[in-house]
Amino acid sequence: MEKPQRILGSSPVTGCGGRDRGVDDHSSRVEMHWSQAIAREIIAHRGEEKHVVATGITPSGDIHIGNLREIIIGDAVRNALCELGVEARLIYVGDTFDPLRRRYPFLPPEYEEHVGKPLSEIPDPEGCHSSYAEHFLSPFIESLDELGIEVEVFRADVMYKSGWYEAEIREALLRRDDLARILHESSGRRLPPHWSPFAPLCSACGRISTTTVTGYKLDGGEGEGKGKGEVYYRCECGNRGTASLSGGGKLAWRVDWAARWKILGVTVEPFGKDHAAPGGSFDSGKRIAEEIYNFRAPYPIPFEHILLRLSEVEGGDTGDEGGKRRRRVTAMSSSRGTNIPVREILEVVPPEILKYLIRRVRPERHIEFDPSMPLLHLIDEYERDTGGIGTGIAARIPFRHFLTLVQVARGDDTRELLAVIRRSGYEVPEDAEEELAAIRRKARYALNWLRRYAPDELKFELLRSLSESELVKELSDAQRRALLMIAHHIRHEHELGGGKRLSATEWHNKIYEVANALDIEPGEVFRAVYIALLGKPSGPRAGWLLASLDTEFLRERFEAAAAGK
RNA sequence: GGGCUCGUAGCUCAGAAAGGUAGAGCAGCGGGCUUUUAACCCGUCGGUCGCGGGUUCAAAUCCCGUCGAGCCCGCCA
Repeated sequence: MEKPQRILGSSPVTGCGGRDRGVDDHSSRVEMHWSQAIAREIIAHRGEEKHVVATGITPSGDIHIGNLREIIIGDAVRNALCELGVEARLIYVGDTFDPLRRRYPFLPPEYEEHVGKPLSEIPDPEGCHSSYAEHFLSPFIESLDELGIEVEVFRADVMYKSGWYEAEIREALLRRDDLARILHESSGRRLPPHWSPFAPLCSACGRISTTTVTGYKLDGGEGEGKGKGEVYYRCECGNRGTASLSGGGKLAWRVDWAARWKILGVTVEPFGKDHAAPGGSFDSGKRIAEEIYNFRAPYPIPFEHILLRLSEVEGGDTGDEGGKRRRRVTAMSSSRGTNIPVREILEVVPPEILKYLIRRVRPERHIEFDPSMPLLHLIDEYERDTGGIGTGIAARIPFRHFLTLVQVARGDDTRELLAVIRRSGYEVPEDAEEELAAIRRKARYALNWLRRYAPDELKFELLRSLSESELVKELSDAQRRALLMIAHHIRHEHELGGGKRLSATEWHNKIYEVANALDIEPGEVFRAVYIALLGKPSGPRAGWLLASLDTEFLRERFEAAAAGK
């Protein structure tokens, strides 16, 4: 087992490869990414030559970044296994056959009648997909594509309807008493006398949670899993009926989980720590797998939840870290509205950031996700580590600078944005469609982040007219003189230099030049410039701001502000 | 009540699987052309590793206890 060790074995693209070198000279141990350590564990404790890493979720609401952790962990471990030369697949099971447990706040009142029906059999509340389950599942699957995670997707309702579960359902029915005992022993849960591991789907009302099994007949099958069978039930709605083993109902959760391991050949499974506690579902699933299904339970990878941290600055414009922030840390919960759907966060940050966020923290530690400044810091860090988000020019312009650019351009109108980018010193070729697309994409992220999560001190808006700001009236005489002088300089240099533009540095120097000439504090001039342009006394680096604006506009604006109009 | 996981610099996290004098990034501070403000570069400050015991020549790392945070066992996936 003498494989060369790597530092954080992962592709540079995914963002974890950037841990710097130079530290490892004297250390005998090499830092290893947690996914590598886990992969080694798996190989050391398991004999399988092919691994199936399974993850999944019940698509009963928006799938949020908390849920994303599971699949990203699965992806990381699968990749680590592959790097160690073991064959491994990643699969994702949508629990589309689970019943709707209650009418969530985001559902209309008429959905009350769907409570208890399998998600795959309920209409899409927004009418855009084939079912309730698909409505939440398919956008998530698309997100996985954006994340570059290769995964095989299974849908529970399809698996049931196709008869994949038949043998396991038979076995469960036959060993009902053993199952009840195991569940009792592992969780302390006392099951009602009429409990059945199989919940039939009522043919009359369509519910799966209101039926009681009254009997069953299993045709003698030749060999394992060959026999058909039927289950008799009565429902709270008054109906009595017969259910088939292929889609006529589903196994109880903890039994279902174990059955699925066997059906799909699962060898590794990450899951939230709530399942991991003793007496939790993994405990019973493990016993059920081993005692009922003769299948070795997968290697468990319990992980902590992602908590949402919302920080609000008290008392307005305080500095970044200095201000007193009120912090609120909450678990993500769809029903309480404290979650951020994956599809929403993907409008704000590129997927690789989410991957980066999750991969850098070991699974057993919780992650506090704060979409405001900390998210921006994370993006900065990622860009430093990997050479930037996007390709070409877009990658060379830091995300932070994009925040200024899109605000100067007042949006993501491509023409205006490109003009601003060019003025601030980047050559953007006219015809490079790919470059332009990357720029637009990054601009879109910047804009959305500003709108949704940026603190006020990072936002600014170019005044369309000076009358929009009260502060303009309060400019001192000295400040007015300074602005006028800048305007004169612009006129002068523009004419002499034949349209020559000042660079950011030159602009910066110009401000000091003017301050010296008029013998006033540079800070006064800075404030005057910001007020004349933004209507507030501070802003992004003045040199860059000025350089990215149209010269003629600047001259007129400064003259007007100097005149106090 | 029983149990599980986590608690390392102001912040976000490595380091724990094989005990060997505490690491990174951000923030802070100081510079980078005489020149505070929101892209960059360099330097620098910063931790009794929650606390208390124990094992050991040696403990962030192993063991016991304790405090704090979150979670599970009860409904149900």
